[in-house]
Amino acid sequence: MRIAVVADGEGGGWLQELGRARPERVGDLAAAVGAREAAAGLPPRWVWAAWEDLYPDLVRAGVRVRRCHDAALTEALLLGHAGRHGEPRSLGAAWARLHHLPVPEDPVRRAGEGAHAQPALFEADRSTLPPGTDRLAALVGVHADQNRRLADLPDSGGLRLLAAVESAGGLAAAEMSHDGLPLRPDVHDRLLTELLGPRPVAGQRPRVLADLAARIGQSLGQEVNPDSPSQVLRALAGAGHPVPSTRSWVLQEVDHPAAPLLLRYKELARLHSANGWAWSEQWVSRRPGPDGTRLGRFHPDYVVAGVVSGRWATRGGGGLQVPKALLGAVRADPGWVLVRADAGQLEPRVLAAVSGDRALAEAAAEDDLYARLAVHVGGDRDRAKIGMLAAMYGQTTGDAAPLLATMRRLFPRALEHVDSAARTGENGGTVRSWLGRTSPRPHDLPEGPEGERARRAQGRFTRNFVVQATAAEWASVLLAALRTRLADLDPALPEGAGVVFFVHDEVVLHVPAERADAAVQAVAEAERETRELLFPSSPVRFPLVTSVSDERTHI
DNA sequence: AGGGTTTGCCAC
DNA sequence: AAACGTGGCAAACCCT
Repeated sequence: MRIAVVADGEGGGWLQELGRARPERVGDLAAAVGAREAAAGLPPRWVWAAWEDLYPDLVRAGVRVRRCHDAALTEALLLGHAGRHGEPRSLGAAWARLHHLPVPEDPVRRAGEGAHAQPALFEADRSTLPPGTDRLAALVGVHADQNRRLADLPDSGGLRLLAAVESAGGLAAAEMSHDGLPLRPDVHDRLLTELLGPRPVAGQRPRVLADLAARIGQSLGQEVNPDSPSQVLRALAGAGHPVPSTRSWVLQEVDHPAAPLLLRYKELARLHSANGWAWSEQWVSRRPGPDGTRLGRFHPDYVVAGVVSGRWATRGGGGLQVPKALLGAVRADPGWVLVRADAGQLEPRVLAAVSGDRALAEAAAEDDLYARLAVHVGGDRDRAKIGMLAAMYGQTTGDAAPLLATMRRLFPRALEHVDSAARTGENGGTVRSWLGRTSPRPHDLPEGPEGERARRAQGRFTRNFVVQATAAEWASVLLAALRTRLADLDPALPEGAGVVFFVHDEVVLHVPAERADAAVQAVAEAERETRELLFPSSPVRFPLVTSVSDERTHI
């Protein structure tokens, strides 16, 4: 059963079971959705314009759903597949195209609005439909059209699966943003204080950074703002050490006492500005824990498929990177555990699976693919890894050149797969992931050396796209499968338990300690389901490294 | 003062 | 060792 749903902006809305004639007006949308979700039998697939408009409010109201069709995410996939990447995807835009009317731009979404904004009662019509349009009818019409377009594709199964798991990704994104990654504000503050000194008044340099800046100035014989690359370049040149830039690997080679100070300064300044006290105040919510402790949650604002390859992005908060220096603050609540599952070497495994290269697949049946590769390449694991990455990224210079020749000989089908994608890109064509996500069309390129450079760059992009985009959909399928498994656990997990963080090839779950085994098992089963769904006949394995940590240990 | 661009770092 | 894919972001820089 599919039920289309739109909100009225006042806490109520309209529902329409597809295939039935009459829409239904409800005064309390969350209650109505919750009731139908809880009814016996297979839960409905909710059809809505865009998860950001409805689902965060449902989650805030304590309602979670199992399945949905996200019209905006699906529209973007279909547009991309048709070579129309980047055209507006909102319900209003899809409806306008369907009726040959002027197509409105997509609404701009503010950072944080999907995360921990205040309850908004399904605020504002973000659909971009013309005023007065019957939004429910428009949604039903666009949904039907999308299903037709999906069915009309030569291989519709792939993109249909992708649309379904990406829609589920929207559900997971709202739930993860709401629940948040457990992060202890007190531990975070202690780590910062140990590294930077006590928290300074706003706008001031922390003590350790101020000391470093002073020592840098002394050793260079002039006052220097270490945050200013041009000042640092000038001062180093004045001290007899001209360098082309202040990048860290350049500074590492400089034989002057200021160099290590500058490197240390840059490292700590980065921590302070990107994940310091201000970041914590903006992105980490706080609530009282047991025994007077403070518990916190990091609430990234996910953008599902926000990257051309289908990877997720975030708006604000640097959500796709918890720096290693701060991992110590990521702690389970007392009595709970964090389960972290990391898909190691995902991209070379994906390449092995999609290319059907037997030798690479054989290596990818091992836990450590690179170690196995090393045996072929001549014993050096690091060199094997460099060669593999060079093949997937299109590196041609430096160490990579001779390795690539070896790779081409040992793994001909894998290399032909990425080489062919690169040729397509260089010739201005588009490529597709395993499930059908399509790379954007390149801009028209000028003749001459500049165009040649751009063509090669486009080739590296499409070369990488076929791997990265397929890896991203592997992760999407895993996330959707895991979400379903966790919802099926019996007894059910308590509110707020489940997947709390997701980044490219890694998920973090937060569950009561007594459910740790069940969570680990759910991850393993989700991996198996993902593999069987995507690559049923491939020997390639996708081992997940799983670790469990309690409130005393970090992930 | 404010907006757009550059630099350099972080993550996968 | 450093130019090889996808991003976010802060501060400096450069312009109006």
